[in-house]
Amino acid sequence: MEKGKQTLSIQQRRRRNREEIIEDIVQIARDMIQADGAASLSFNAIARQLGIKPPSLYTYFDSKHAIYDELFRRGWQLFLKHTEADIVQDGTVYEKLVLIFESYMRFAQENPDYYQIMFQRPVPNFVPSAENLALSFTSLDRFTAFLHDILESEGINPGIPDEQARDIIIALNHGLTEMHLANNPELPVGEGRYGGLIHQAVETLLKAWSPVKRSE
Amino acid sequence: MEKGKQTLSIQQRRRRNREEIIEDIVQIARDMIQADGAASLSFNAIARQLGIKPPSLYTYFDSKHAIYDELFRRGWQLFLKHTEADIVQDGTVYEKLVLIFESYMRFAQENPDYYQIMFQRPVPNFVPSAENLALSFTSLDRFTAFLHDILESEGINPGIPDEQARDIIIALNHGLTEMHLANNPELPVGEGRYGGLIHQAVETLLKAWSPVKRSE
DNA sequence: GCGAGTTTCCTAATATCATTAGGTAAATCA
DNA sequence: TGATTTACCTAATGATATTAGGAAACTCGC
Repeated sequence: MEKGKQTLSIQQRRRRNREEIIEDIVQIARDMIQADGAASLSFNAIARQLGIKPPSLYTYFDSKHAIYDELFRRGWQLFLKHTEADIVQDGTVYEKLVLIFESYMRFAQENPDYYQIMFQRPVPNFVPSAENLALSFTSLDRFTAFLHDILESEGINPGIPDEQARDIIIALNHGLTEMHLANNPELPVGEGRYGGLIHQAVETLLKAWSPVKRSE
Repeated sequence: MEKGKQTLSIQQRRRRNREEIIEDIVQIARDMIQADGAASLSFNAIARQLGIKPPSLYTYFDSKHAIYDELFRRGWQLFLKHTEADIVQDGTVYEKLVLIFESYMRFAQENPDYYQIMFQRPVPNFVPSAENLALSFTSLDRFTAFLHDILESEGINPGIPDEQARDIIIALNHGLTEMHLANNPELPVGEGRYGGLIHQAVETLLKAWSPVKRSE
């Protein structure tokens, strides 16, 4: 589908099944958010672009927040797939952590619309449904569990509880991503003031946490 | 002023000077943002609470964005004061860095309204005025310059360019703050899953960057 | 193929929102 | 005193999300 262009008439749409139209709505919403930010998503504008009147859009979504909720759900689902694909079982700790960092930042860079709704809070009064909130928790849990495994398995000895080391990783990872999006949203992961800092960041953490002899 | 309560009549207000009314408007706006988020700030609601009709509010601010711009300005001004007060010239690198981290997080925790407008982008189409954007840059510059000084002065040898070490500090600092606000916005700095992680985070960085003998 | 029920659209209306136009009374200044 | 400025007003515009109520059209059992 070309973004922003609806080619089918209403009669033609009618014949198409509901799921296809919902896909169109989601795609239109994603395009709009990528263009103007999540907060300025307009229910009316989606209807306009679909070629129907605003009230008719309620046939497919109960409210504007329901659209955000669907995007929230899809975002976390994609994040799950995305990170699982980038999680590898072999390689050094360093390589694994770099992959995790890159994966997280790449997700944010490639899906800024999902990322906004998932990790930032740009929409006033939007609270994800309990179901989708649970999905986000399990998704994050899997992510943190993986980080935990890395720390435990490979002889890392942070000198602090593993949970704290894990949370420092999460904070640094998230911080780098936020700064990259704020400063060089157009640059791919690996480039830019913060996007090019992943290797150094991981190296710093591992240097501090590796069980090497030190004179102190 | 009690938050949300206007006790003076319009005639009485008239007699008060412009600056005082502007202070009231700013305070009302801050209260509203703290209650419902920056994006749901309502121009009409501010006027309502002030006891005037919405168009009359244009006597004091040219637009709703002008109010955001004023909050942006005040936020950065306060941030400048706030961090300068917490920047000390004596003490160890460790102590200085911990103070910086705590200062940043405390600012976010104590001024969530300013913080949103300054560091997050919750308002669609809001772009700070050139003047206030410049203020934010100088303010951030001073912050980064201070971090730079710390790294240079005290024999820290990160093994990477100072600029990169500085940016890792910024990212970690910002990441911890974001995670703290997302998880335990009500807890003071020093408590909570991420708010209580500052000492460990700084220790990790310095361990990696301290010029100690290592067997590698 | 016919009637019932469902789905999908509509128009009309409500209550918000930020903003502009145009006007009036009061305060200030020459 | 007279002119100007300030601070308010009402009325209106064009947006927004949402609800109410209705009309075609499609689907299904008979």
